[in-house]
Amino acid sequence: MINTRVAVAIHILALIASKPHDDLASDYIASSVNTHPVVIRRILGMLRKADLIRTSAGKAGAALTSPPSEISLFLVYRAVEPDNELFSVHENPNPHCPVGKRINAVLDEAFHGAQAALEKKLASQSIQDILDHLFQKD
Amino acid sequence: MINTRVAVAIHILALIASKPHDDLASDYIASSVNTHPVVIRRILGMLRKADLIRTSAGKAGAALTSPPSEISLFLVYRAVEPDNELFSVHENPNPHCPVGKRINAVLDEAFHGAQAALEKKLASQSIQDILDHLFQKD
DNA sequence: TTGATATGTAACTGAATTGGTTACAAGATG
DNA sequence: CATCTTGTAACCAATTCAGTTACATATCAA
Repeated sequence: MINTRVAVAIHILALIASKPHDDLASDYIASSVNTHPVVIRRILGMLRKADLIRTSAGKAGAALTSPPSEISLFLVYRAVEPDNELFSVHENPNPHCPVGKRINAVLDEAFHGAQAALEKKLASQSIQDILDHLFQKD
Repeated sequence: MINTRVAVAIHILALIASKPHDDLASDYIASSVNTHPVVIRRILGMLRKADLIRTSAGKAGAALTSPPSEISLFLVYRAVEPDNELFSVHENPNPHCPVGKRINAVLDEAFHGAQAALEKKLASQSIQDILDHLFQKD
């Protein structure tokens, strides 16, 4: 299972985007997410490193660096999950076995296609889409 | 990162499929995968529970229950990774916050699409495709 | 029938990851 | 200056993972 950081990061960005005039403190965000403020600040740090938000030390509040429609869920995913490979592959299969010799190259190709499909779908959804669903009339 | 069981399971099935006349002992498979025989037997057990192979206690050898072209990588994935949800979502977001109140439903929908794309791509590839790539002339 | 060899599975281990927490330095602001 | 904030290191318990040991049980050939 992919960790909850992606979900929490999207939650945070949705909060920032939906309250542009507020200075959201990590305490407030934490109470919306239902976790510890340090967990929030940790993820805010990753989002900042990925240049998705700006914050200033000592001062409450965070601001998106781009409009919500230009922040895809894939960017968020990459920000908090920098690991490039989704699937692990076992190391050093036996090079003297006809299967072992080539399995990793074949697996890499097979897994890459699946991972690309996932990432494409994430890239096609933005924080704006999240906002639209959050606040749509129903 | 998704664990190596998927990769190892595909390796195992490719071995079984490519040597239909051999009685593959877990020791032999382990030496091709480069791991401990018990790790192999554990995964063989999951593949058996998922009805992808048949084995018999005390007797070396495993046989596919279907032709390699009918065993998709998605079935293998599900066999060794029974957890249904790929993305974790944080628990109990604040129901008094307009974002927290609905975020999980929105996240579920967003993540479900991405997961479905991944699974569809896995479902489109079979053990036969793996064999074809393993043994293609190049 | 007995001995060698195999599987099936429980149990334990160390490493890594995760999320929560405490602690604290340092910036912001009235 | 007093009080709030962020940023970050450090520690913790829980979980997952892969490797390993141990052993009951099944198979099979001599």
